[in-house]
Amino acid sequence: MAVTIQDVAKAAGVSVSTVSRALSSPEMVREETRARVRAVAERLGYRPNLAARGLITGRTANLGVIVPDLTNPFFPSMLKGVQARAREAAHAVFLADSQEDGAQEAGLVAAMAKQVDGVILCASRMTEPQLEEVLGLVPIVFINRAVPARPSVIMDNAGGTRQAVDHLAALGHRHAAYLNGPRSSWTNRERRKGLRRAERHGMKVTHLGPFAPRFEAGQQAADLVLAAGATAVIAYNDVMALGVLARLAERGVPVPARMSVVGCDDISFAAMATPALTTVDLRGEQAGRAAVDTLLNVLAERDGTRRPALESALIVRASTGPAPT
Amino acid sequence: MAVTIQDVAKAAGVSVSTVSRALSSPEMVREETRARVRAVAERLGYRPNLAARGLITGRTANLGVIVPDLTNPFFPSMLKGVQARAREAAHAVFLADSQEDGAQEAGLVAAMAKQVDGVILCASRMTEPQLEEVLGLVPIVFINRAVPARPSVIMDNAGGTRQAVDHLAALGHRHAAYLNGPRSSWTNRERRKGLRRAERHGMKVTHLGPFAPRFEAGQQAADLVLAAGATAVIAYNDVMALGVLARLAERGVPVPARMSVVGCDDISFAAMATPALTTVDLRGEQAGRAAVDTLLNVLAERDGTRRPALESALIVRASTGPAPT
DNA sequence: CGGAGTTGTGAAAAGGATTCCATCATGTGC
DNA sequence: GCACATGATGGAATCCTTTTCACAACTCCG
Repeated sequence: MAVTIQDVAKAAGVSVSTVSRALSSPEMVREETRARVRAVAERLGYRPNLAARGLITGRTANLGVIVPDLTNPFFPSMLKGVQARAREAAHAVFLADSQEDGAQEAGLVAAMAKQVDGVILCASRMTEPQLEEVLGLVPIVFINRAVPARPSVIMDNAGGTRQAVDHLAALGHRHAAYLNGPRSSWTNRERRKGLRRAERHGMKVTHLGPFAPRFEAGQQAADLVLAAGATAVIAYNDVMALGVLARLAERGVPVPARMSVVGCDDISFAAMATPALTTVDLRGEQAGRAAVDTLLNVLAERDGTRRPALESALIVRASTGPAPT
Repeated sequence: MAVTIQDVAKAAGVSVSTVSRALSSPEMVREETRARVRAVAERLGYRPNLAARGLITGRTANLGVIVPDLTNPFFPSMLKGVQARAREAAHAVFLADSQEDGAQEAGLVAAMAKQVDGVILCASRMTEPQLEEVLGLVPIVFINRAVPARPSVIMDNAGGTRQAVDHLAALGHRHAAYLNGPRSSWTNRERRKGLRRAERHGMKVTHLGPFAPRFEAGQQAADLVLAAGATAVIAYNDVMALGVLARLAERGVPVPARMSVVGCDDISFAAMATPALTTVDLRGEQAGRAAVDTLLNVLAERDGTRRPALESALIVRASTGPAPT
């Protein structure tokens, strides 16, 4: 049915070895033969069977990506980066959504292991023992989770919240609330580190939560923030921040006149909210690209498997303003 | 390095054929042998090499999905459905983002062809000739594009806009604007069909566009809608509708008091907007699941490859209200 | 008790590509 | 003109699994 290397060999009047070489190591075969073989291959529409190639080379030219939740736009944007970079490197992408479940993540890594050269594991919810289990199966690059002695791409989460704190302090805020994300989240712990900066400004920080990283949690939190008497709020992520914004609008609290709101991730909808949301841009798409590069470096046993955290940047929009007097 | 079927056979003191049977056709091997083999396989952590299996069975247990743009939340939600259903059926998912480019789509199908049993092609931008090119390569199920005599999962786009028109008419609107999506879009043509319903209500419909299906286009369109004197607007999709909402807020036009806004897709952010967006729910996730079912039916040469359009439903929220008097 | 039918297992082929090794023809240097 | 290096090509082994075919042992029946 499908055209194989044998068909091409027969049609071109050469051996299969020559066809293989003509296509993948052109310098080993005479100019004229190469041209003939390639022409025949083209005419027949020959495409090498990657599974067969993978069997012998041990390389599949596939890469796996596991994300916790496709519904949060941060991950699709990261995925887009992975996708684009993978294609440039002639690799295909396997995708799995772990539904924020560490056990599933582990299972997915195992399931992918044989079909991919490596896996990009995003914001892993895995526990240490689960992690141990999969580490030997296949090369893994972590995104947004630092695992000792393992390649990873991390964003400067702490730096991001630090910038947010500086920004709010400069606007005169003396009391901010932080809406914690899930307790198991590595990024949440990192983001909290950045909040220590508040001491330097003599700013009070009230911790609320932990919350699920969802819109509804943001709505719920908004009332708590008001009750706490804070004039600004930093949310674990943009989706929650949008929930805060929505609830404040519902209660008639003007933003930013009475309350400033900061999110995290810079998902596209942050810019589309009314008022547009001030947020920390973690460079998700860039992180996706970097993860692919790192993985390819790991596979080629090149250097470049440990790189500094990606810089994050505060994007100031309309949802933050001077503290109310 | 990795443990193969040979290792298991040796360790269990049987032939490789027996191991293969013990694992995949258990009824063919004696109870006792089966148990021993399985125990050994388990102990050694044996996992069959899917590439090798695929080589001989011709089945890879992989499925490809091609979406036009991961940045639009409609597609991730569909993808999530595909993902979930595929996992239930023990299939893995290859993903590619075509960046709304027909030529890329065709290339991606070809690239995937050998590694997957079938491809789910979403809202294809391919031209007819491009389509011809890939149709023979691999079984394809289309989502949201009807191709004659080809399996597809389609949503009732026309029915959705029809419901939107009925809804607006019931609210007393006499003049609505429709914001067209890309000219090449099959779904845009379908959605327009639903607008004919307006005649029955004696409602005037002003066509604007075509626009790119983006937030910015919605902002741009909002001013045109106001200038046209319409009291309601139906946008090609939610992302555009959110743009309209944002621009109207900016210009101080109250929604829905002076203008009603309807979107399409029911992306999660539609519910999170202020005011919450009335929109047509196309059941993206369900469509994703249905596409997997259809594809599996095609592969098994079962029936069920042609199914009626998924019902769409208008979700009424706060962005639509009685026409201004 | 012998032949037919079952049942459980092993040997070997097949699937499509890569790559090592061998072969052959040519070209170079002495 | 011969030995040897070089370059182009073919043959065969290999990757790992499934599956066909063959075989042996056993049961059952006439």
